[in-house]
This record gives sequence, structure tokens and C-alpha cells, in this order.
Amino acid sequence: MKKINNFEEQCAFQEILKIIGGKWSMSIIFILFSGKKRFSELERTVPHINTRMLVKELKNLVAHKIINREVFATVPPTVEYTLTDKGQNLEPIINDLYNWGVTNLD
Amino acid sequence: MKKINNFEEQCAFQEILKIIGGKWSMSIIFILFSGKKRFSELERTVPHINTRMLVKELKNLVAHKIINREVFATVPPTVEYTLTDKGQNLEPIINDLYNWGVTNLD
DNA sequence: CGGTATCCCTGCTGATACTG
DNA sequence: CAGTATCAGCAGGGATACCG
Repeated sequence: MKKINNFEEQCAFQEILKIIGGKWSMSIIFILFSGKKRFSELERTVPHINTRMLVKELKNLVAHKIINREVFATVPPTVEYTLTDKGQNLEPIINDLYNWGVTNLD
Repeated sequence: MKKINNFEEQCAFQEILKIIGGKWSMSIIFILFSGKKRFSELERTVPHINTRMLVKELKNLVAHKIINREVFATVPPTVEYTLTDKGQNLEPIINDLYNWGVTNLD
């Protein structure tokens, strides 16, 4: 575990937040903690998200190897999303952050 | 430590991110981990921030009781910013998040 | 020094309609 | 089912100039 101690490293926060700081990212990742989900399941489960935003966030997360996208050549088509190891590693952090919010915000 | 387990709680992420998910929030909080800072110190220390954004973020953080703002009636004026307890509580989380980024992103 | 005020602009976002 | 396409609107962010 490295401690943050120099100037340049601050910029890393902006990169990190670009990936998981999006409006919907954490909700999606959170839902995937409970296991694989199909596109339509996510669409129903994430509160108030719309198709376009869900697609966009999923692409973003796939691009950064936080989630996997698996396509099955069925009719109708089936696509399943699961967390990668990198994604799994986020679980304790996101939980801590959530708990911080619950205990420290109004 | 509470575990996240129901639907409504997901919305909390959007509230939390509104507060600490801003482009500059984490950098500012990170700098304050090392102790109190004056406005101009922050302006010099946060990479590429401009006055307007710094003011805005500081107000946001003060409003949510994450940092304190102390004004000294000197000439020229002096204003010091420090973390509150709520802010201090973020240190391990922000460190974990940073380390996640370092080890899991390219 | 520690901010305000103003302008402008990019880009995220949402709604809606359509497709393999 | 799992997306793509298109368009309009508005909030977020940067640059600059000014103020107590």
C-alpha cells in the first residue's frame, strides 16, 4: 500500500474520476457486485437511467477493463455484463465511500 | 459498518459524487491532508485550477462540512482552510481509491 | 490577498425514434 | 433484446477583468 506523497500524483484523481466518477458508474458497478446482469436488467435496476447513458457508461467501463461484456448468439440476442478482477477490487472502496456518505452527510 | 443491500441506497452514490466527485474536490482534500492551507497556497498547489473553480469547490466543501474556513482580519486578509472530522474520515478512502487507480489502470 | 462578476463555449445529458 | 442515431438544452468549466 503506497502513500500519496507528491505533487504529480494529484492528477491521478482526475483520471480515476473520469472512469468511476460518472453519474451512473458507481450504481452500475454496485449492481454488478451481486453477479452477472443482462443489459435490460441493468436498465430496469439503475434508477432513472436511460438507454443511451447506460450504453455509454457500459462502454466506458468495458474500455477500462472494469467490466466484461459477453455476447451470446441467441435469438433474441443476449448480452451479459460481469465485473472483472479490477472491478471486484472496487467493492470495499465503494462500500467504504457509501458508508462515509451515510454517516457524514445529511 | 453497514453493507449496501437495497435499491434506494444506490441513489446515495449520486449525492456523494456531487460532493466529492467534482473535478477538483479530491485534489483539494488531498492537499489539506497535510495540514491547513491558505487560499493562495491552494491556488498554487492544485495543478491547473483557476480562481473561479477553486472558490466554487471550496464553497461546496465548506457547505458540506468537509472543510473549515477561517478568516483572519489582517491586512492583507488571510483565510485558512482545514479539514473537518468528516474530511479527515475521507483520508483512508481516498488513499485506497488512489491505490486502486495506480494498480488497476493503465 | 482573497475573492466577484461576466462572458462564452464545449460537451454531457435526456427524450425520442429507429434497427439488426 | 440490445443497442444506434439524432437533436435540442443547459450546466460545468475556462479566461479575463475587476473589487474590498
